[in-house]
Amino acid sequence: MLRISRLTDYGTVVLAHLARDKAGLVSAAEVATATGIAAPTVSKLLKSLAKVGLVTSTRGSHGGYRLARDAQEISAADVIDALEGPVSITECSSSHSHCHFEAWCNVGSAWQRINVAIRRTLDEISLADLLRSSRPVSRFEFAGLPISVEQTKR
Amino acid sequence: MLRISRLTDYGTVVLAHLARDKAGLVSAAEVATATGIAAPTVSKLLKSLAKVGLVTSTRGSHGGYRLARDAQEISAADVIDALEGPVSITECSSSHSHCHFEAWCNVGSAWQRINVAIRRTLDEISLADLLRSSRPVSRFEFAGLPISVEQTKR
DNA sequence: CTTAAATAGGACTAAAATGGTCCTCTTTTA
DNA sequence: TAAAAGAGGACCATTTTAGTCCTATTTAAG
Repeated sequence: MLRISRLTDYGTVVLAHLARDKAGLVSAAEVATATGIAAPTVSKLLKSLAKVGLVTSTRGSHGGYRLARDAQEISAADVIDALEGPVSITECSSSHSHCHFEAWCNVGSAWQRINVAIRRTLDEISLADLLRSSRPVSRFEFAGLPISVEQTKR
Repeated sequence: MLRISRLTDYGTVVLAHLARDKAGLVSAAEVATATGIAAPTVSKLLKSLAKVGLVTSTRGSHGGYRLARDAQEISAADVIDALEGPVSITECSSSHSHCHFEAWCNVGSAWQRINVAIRRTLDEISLADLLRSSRPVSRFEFAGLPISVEQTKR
């Protein structure tokens, strides 16, 4: 587990589509037909993405959406933040919760280190990177763990 | 979001307790009172942890649990794997699902790279690390993102 | 040899998150 | 002024999650 939600995944697909169609405005309906994701869902996603400023919207007929900034400037963390709220691996490390258990809190700081590390990873991958790897890739499993091509060295 | 489940968190607490009480067998009930987590829940967790071999159990009166290996040899990934199944950031990258959407799969490989990176992070942090950082740590937030001490250099 | 203290293994339920649809309103262009 | 878009929510169904409980089985102690 430890997975992002399906909507976030779809969100990436939607953004990827906008990034490809670099030219101009694309309507939610167009994105829906292009990606195969249900229209109301695409609409909902784009509204969320617009609200946090990842895409800009134009209303009225011939309106639509476009990326607010360059694909290089949008990170995986941005997308997740937009669609699922701030990345934080445990409840306690997010805003308005408080611990009931001492022991719990004892391990808290370590989870938070993990949290920061993951955050860093997600910050470093841009939408452009996601696009770049858009060709079919051999994908297999080893001991139940999905393995793909090796990680980009940075 | 992108968080581990509460049970996994509790699981860490339980394991941490076992790691501290290095000596011998600890019963589920003892762990429950020590950690403040409800007894049936602790019991359930320990059973799961035993099943995957992170702890060993001894049945009968004066029975209990103990860590199956040294705290250094148990990683955060092990714990998550045990309690939530294999770490994989998207559905598609896990075993028995298949894509319906071409576009979805196009970004798939990049998510998988992220997946591998996160996996690596989780592999590198051991239960011993979690224990080591068991003193209260200043914890604050910046722009809604929880920040803690800086990441251990490795 | 019987009883008490443990774990093993599930079944079950309540609550919460998630995914998805739909409706009404506003904006803009032809 | 009508049609084509987005804005903003309300709403529901399904799934996941958390948590409890019940019935074995095992072992040690009296």
